[in-house]
Amino acid sequence: MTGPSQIFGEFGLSVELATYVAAFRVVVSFKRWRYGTHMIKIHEAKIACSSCNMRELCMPVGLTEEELIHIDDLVGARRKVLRGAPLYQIGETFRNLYAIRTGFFKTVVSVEDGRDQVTGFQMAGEILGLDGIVNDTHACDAIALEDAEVCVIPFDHLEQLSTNVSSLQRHMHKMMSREIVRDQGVMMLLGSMRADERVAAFLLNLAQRLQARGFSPQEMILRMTREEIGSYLGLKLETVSRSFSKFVAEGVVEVKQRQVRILDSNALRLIANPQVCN
Amino acid sequence: MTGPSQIFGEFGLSVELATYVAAFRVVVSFKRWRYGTHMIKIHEAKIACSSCNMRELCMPVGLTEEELIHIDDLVGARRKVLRGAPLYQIGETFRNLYAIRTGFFKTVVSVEDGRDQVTGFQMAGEILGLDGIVNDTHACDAIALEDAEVCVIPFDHLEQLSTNVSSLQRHMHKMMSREIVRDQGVMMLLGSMRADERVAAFLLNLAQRLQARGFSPQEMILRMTREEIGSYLGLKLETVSRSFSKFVAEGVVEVKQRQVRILDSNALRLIANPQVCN
DNA sequence: ATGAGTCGTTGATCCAGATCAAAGCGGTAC
DNA sequence: GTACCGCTTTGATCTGGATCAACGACTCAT
Repeated sequence: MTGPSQIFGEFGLSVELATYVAAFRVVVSFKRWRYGTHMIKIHEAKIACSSCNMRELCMPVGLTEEELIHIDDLVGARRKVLRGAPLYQIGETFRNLYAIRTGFFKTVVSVEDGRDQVTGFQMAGEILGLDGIVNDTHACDAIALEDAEVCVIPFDHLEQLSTNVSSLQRHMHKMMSREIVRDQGVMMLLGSMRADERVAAFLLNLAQRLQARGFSPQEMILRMTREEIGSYLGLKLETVSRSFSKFVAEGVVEVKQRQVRILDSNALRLIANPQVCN
Repeated sequence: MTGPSQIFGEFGLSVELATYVAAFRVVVSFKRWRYGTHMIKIHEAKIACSSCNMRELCMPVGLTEEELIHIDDLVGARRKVLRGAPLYQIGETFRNLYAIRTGFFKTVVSVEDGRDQVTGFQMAGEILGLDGIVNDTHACDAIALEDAEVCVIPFDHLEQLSTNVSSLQRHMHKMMSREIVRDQGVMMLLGSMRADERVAAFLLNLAQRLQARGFSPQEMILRMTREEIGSYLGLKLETVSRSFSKFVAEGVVEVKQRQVRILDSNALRLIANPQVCN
């Protein structure tokens, strides 16, 4: 049996700042411009994974100096993705993983008959693309919900490096396992919770992840439409809207379009995880 | 957009016989008995991963002689699990992965308030325990639905070995990615399919996996109760039963308790994946 | 064999959430 | 400014699946 906190931890990414240290390479573009075609690669000069301000989130801790240099080499380039544009799409050949530097994504599984299912929302510090490894082909679309920037991590390079840097290998396994556990949480959500419970759990999860990134867990701006939330939660957009309205009426949250302020997170927790005897 | 076949492939494990070769070590217990405490380890003598009749299912292909010997060493022991007993439980410390040799399992996420969610059914050749890697603690229960036997794979040993055997590393990544893609398929199922569609997809998935193991994809014996199917599919047991009855009335399947025979798999496919204009 | 318990089916009723419909709100283009 | 368009809210109604209930079928222990 798990406690309430565990449930949210499971279905969220439950980023543990204390445990993982992210590393995103910050490509200093003006350098390219200055040196032109004769650009010199200077490890010390470029802002790299090792000094990325996001590095609390996706790379293993305790790397040696040498290992860090390797990792800096690993991340090939940054890529900007405009709002609404795909980072990758179903069927596309899998080559890279992507670490989100800024912005917000959704992953969507679509089927022929037009039904879509949002399978997750990803924010800064999270990894996209793990779905592509099995079949060398992406199994879902990853769409930017706001202008975003990702670090491109060539997967074969990553695999190769991880044979030498064992903490990196370990980290990869943990990342993938975390995703599996998260998905189990979503299955729980979709399989056995009522509408209000789902919406409450969704908000709490979002708040938790924002908090892990140093933002206020009360105040948030939703990056997705009611319809996308609904798809993720297995509900219709009207139902999501009604749940929000109900929470507002109960004084649990304030909602103003996409701005949400959580007034009583305990009440929210109680809604998401009703006790045995209710 | 994906086709119908892809959907089932995704939410099933879609074992590819051609691609993966399983290796389970068969511990010959009488050997232990014969040699007593002075048991001699003889690589050639014991029936090992390299000669396991299940090896089509879980290990990488193209291993060298030397690598195979390493892998034979990897699998520590076999373990029997009686029907109804847990292989591992939520909260238990994670140490091993398990390769199913024989038998049938379910994985269950339980919450305080008594609600359970079956997150998957696993059969011979599939791997259990990946959920434990993130937090060194299992995130679900794995319960045998019939007397079963698993090969115990110590995870740290596996991680260590996979740094040397790159095809093993690659295989691990694929396994985990496959699980992630499978979960996405289940989310699709739970989030946007109707009851009949879910049940049809469930049967087709089971049939496909049986076929991949050399069994008839028509004839099958369900190892789980209607309630467990319902939990997995986000339905009540009565609804599952009614769907079965409906399929029987339509002549699509024959059902006699837990014995199911698929009479018209195309009809089933059509139910699971209705076209745009209906 | 007999009885108890578990599991599965079927019918009747109910309700949470879907669907249909209409109006409000906010941003953006011109 | 104002007209448009996408998003959201809210109300009214409908319905698929849940719930409640009873019975039937099989399994297992004695």
